[in-house]
This record gives sequence, C-alpha cells and structure tokens, in this order.
Amino acid sequence: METITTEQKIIRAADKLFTQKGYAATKTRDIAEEAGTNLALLNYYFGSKENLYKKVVQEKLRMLLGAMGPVLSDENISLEDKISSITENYTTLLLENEELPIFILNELSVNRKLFEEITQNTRQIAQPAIEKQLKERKMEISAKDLVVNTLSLTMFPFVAKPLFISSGLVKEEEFVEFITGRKEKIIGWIMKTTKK
Amino acid sequence: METITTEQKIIRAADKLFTQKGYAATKTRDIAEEAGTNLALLNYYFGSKENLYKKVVQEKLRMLLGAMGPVLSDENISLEDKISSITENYTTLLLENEELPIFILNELSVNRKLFEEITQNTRQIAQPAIEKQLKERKMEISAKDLVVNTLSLTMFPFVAKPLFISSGLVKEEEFVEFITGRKEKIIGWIMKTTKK
DNA sequence: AAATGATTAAATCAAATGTTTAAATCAATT
DNA sequence: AATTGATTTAAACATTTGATTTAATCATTT
Repeated sequence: METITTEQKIIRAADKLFTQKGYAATKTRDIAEEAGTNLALLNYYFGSKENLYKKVVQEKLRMLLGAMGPVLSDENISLEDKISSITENYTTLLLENEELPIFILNELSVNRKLFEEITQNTRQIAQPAIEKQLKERKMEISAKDLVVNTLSLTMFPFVAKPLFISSGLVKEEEFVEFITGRKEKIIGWIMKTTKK
Repeated sequence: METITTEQKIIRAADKLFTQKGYAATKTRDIAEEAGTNLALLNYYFGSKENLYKKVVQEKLRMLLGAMGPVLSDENISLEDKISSITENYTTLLLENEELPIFILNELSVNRKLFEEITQNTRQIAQPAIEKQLKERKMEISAKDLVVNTLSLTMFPFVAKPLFISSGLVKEEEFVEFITGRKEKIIGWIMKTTKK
C-alpha cells in the first residue's frame, strides 16, 4: 500500500514551507493548502503550529548532525578518512537538501530556546579521538580548527549560495558542478593544513 | 549636539530586532517599544514595516559587501595581501556584528525578491584580477575556490556559532579568542592550498 | 444495514498585527 | 502672543492568524 496518510501530507507540507520561509513567515493555512487538506487537520493531528514545527526541526537536526557524529568519534577511522567521509556525506546530503543548513543555522540563532528543548540528545562533536590522532602524527593544526575548517569548506557554499549567485561569483547552472568539483579538492586542501 | 532623533531611535531598534529575529517574527509594536516611541511614528517616518526593513537590509548588505569588493578587484594588491586583508576586515567587522552574516544569508535565502530590488548596485565579486594573479604564479587553485575558501574559513564560524556552542565544540567564553586565533592562521592555510 | 469511531469541511472565535486617523503638543517664526 | 508646520499620542480599523467547534462524511465492524 503506497497510500500517503493525511498526517504525512501535512508534515511534508510543513517541512517544505518551514524550510523555505522559516517559522514566523509560514502560516498554518498555507501548510494546510500545500498539503491539500484543511486547516483543522493540522491542529487535530499535531495540536499546534509550534508542535508541528518541533517535529520538523527535530528531523532536520537529526539529518544534519547524523552525517557527522558517528564518524568523528570512531578511533578506528583514520584522519584522512574522517575528513573525506564527512565531506562526502555532507556534500551528498546537502545537494539533496540545499536549504537544510541555512534553515537549521538560522532557526538555531533565532530560536535558541526552542532548540534547547529539542536537543537534549545532541551528541557532543567528539574531539578526543581526533585530538589523539593529531598528537600521534605531530600535526600542525588543532582538532577544533580541523573540524571547523572541514565543515566550513563543505557547508558554507550552500549557506552562501544566494550571495554567490547574486554576486555573479557562481552561476546557478554551474552550482552542482562547482560543489561536486570541490568535494574532491577539500580533502586535499585540509590535508595540506595538517602538515608543515 | 548629541541628540538622537526619533527617526534614528526607530531605525536602531528595527536594526536590532530584525537582525535578531528576522522580518516576519519582528512586530511593529516591538520596534516601537524598543525605540521607546509610539507605534504610529514608525509609519509616519518610514511608511511601512517593509520600507523600514529595506532601509536596514540595505545598510547591512553594504557593510557585508563593503569589506570585500574594493580589495579583490585591485590588481596592485598581492594575493597574500588580498587574503589577509579580507580575513582581517571580516574578522573585525563580524566580531562587532556577530549576527550580521546569518541575518543577511538567511534573509537573502528567504526573501530573494526583496533583495533583488535592493541589490541593483551589488558589485560583482571581481575575479579577473585574481585569476590573472593566479595564472602568473602557476598556482594550483581556481580564483573561485580561493575566494570561496577564504570566505568560508572566515565567515562560517560566525554563521555556525550557535551550532558549535550547543554541540560543545567551542565554548561561549572562548569564542572571541577562538576567532582571533584563527585570523592569524587562515592566511597560512589558504596559502598552502595555492602551492603544490 | 446499523452502529461506531475516525476523518473532513466549513464556520466561528479571540487575539495579534500592520496601518490609519484625528486630535494634541511642541518648536520655530512672525 | 499668534501662527504655522512638524512631531507625538491614543484610539480605532481592517485584516490576518492560530485555534476551536460543530456538523457532515467515510470506513470499518457488528
């Protein structure tokens, strides 16, 4: 049975609109319309707009953090493989969800309170494993900088895409190619920063 | 005379709230209250909430782009100096306006239309000058990647600050120090990527 | 087919929200 | 002091918005 329940239709519509326009700018009636159902259903199934929003954010946050946590803390994965795995995972994920990072980062910045409720389970971005690997190899860069740099190079182009497009630095049609090309290079750039 | 006009009080209040919470979540009554004036003054001086918003965004965008454009296109500035100048300028600017980049990038992503009206004058992020410098030096990296990487390493930590904080990667108290420390290193990292 | 519970549509409510109005106050000029 | 124009205030207005209610419809079970 491939039937999509009304509940699912609503959550998909909410996902789309919240991600696109943010919490405050998204109206419950727009969600209902996008879902092809009625306004009352939203409250019937989810109780309130805020509740529905939490459901969406929780899932998005899980997506975003899920691509990183498990990899970083595993001591059996080499430094190179960690970097390339994170870059690989994120590039794939974000190419399919371009607005994901700007949505999460903005709502996190605007709605700190709501996030704190949700992220009781935010796992720490484990550094100990990396710190150890860096020391063993007598490398030049701190674990923090290594992680921050990898995420910066991988995620920022998605966050700043509208700026790059409107400033003419990158063209819309080239974007996917531009990102795909970078994926190969990022691991190389990062590795250069770990050596003297 | 140090007197701040009511008009200025309103625009400062609007600046603060729009930057903090975004367009849709900011209520005209909140702006009036923050400014310590009457609600009607907002429309008296600025006509509408949207108009006031445009004023704020225009100024913010000017701040953000102003730190980059002139430097990049000047052929008399060496590549190293361009990188360090951009990094230096942005670090200083963003330490004093931490929410500036996430505000601009998010509103740009959510409100594309409104921005297009404003950015008739967005100067292109000039690459020709850099492209030329890269070719002369037989370097490894494209101008696009060079600019994107420099901006990524410099700006992303501000954009992702709440994520870094809530994940425990960086502590609130260390943030300024963390950023200041990176400023010195970024130029080095970037330069490594330009060499074989 | 009747009964039962789940699902849906339409109408309605109360609060909020952007904007306007009309009168009052203030400051500078005559 | 009177006049004039700019500024400020309080109140009101129209619409939007999140949420609820009520009745109708549908699907499943008896």
